[in-house]
Amino acid sequence: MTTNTKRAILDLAESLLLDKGFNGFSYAHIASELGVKNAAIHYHFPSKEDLGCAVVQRYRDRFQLWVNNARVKDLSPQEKLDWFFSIYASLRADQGKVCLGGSLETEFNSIPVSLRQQTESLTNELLSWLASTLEEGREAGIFQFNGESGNKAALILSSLQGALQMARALGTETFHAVVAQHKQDLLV
Amino acid sequence: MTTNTKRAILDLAESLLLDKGFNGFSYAHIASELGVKNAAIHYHFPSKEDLGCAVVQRYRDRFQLWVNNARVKDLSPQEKLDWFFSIYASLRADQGKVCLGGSLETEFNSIPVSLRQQTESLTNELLSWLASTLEEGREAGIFQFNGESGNKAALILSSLQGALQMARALGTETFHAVVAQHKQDLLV
DNA sequence: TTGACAACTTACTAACCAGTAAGTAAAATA
DNA sequence: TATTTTACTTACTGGTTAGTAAGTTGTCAA
Repeated sequence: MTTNTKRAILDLAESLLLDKGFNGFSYAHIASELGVKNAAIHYHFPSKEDLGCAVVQRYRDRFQLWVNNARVKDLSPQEKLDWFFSIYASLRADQGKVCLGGSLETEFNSIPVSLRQQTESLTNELLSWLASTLEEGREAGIFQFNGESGNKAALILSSLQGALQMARALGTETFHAVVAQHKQDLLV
Repeated sequence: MTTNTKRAILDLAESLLLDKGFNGFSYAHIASELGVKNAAIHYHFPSKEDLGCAVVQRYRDRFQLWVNNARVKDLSPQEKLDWFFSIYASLRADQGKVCLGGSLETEFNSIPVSLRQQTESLTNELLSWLASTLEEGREAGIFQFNGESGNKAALILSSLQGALQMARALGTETFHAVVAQHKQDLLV
């Protein structure tokens, strides 16, 4: 039986990571928010590196669970893309959070190596799913674009990542304008 | 007569900002690298907020100087776009740096308010120039895209920003693939 | 030559950081 | 019932952080 505390720590750490970045939150933040002591966090996650890796690992597991579930798997390519966009729109709606990859990659040069590897795996998995979905849509005659689907996927993923960040400075409309433009580019 | 030190501080602070982020470097880093004492930095920039704002202000001035100079102003839309892409390619080539907007926006919720305002102004200026250039190219029949040029500009800018970050995890090829895809999307 | 000012250094502080060692109370297990 | 294990707390450490106050040195203008 796993504790509530461990999950609460992961939840809060994920939220803080997307809000302030890996170097932007501390064990003290988490502890005071949860009403426990500093050392309680260290009991569940000995180092901050462990905590960071656990957050990304859980996120990766969650994503794989989603895309392998019929609720997503059985959608049309267009619906799949809309579902994917909605993940990012939800992040924006949730206190203006950025995406996990964007947060970690921006601090890439000041995070532990194991966390960098987790980030690389996460990004590859997102990119791979998105490329497959784009390819599936193009073959079905729903999407229209030139070049390799992997490159178009990288373009879209990088843009969603950047758009969540830009929206912090320019507002939510900017993010939605980018998403709308992607749809227009793909569907015309 | 301004000192060498002040400029050296700004140069190093800008480099560190694009490498490790605003929360990822300290006055001690700059001081030891320059062979001066901590307090010397505080003499030129009383607070870290002042230093951050000065870095962005100088970057903004530099960009306006460039785009208003004949060397850029007299280029064709396609050459202007290539010039703009080359700024980001240079950042990638320079130790895998990210762009200034991306660095600051990712840490937006843990930087001083005045630095947020600088970030907003910078992003608006980049976006505005890019939108004009895209519009100019479309009217000249060189670029092809649907929708408002402002939205396409936001898509491209956000993507360049995200691609520099992604390239840290996936490598330089990813960045160049994204740039190539943008060109293909615009020029077909 | 004197005085002012620019460009620092020395020496410090209070706050915060991740991380640890030792102890405790309750629950699960044998 | 006795023992072990889980989930913590208390109390601490050494390192780093931005920031400050007071002193020093060299240059330049009157």
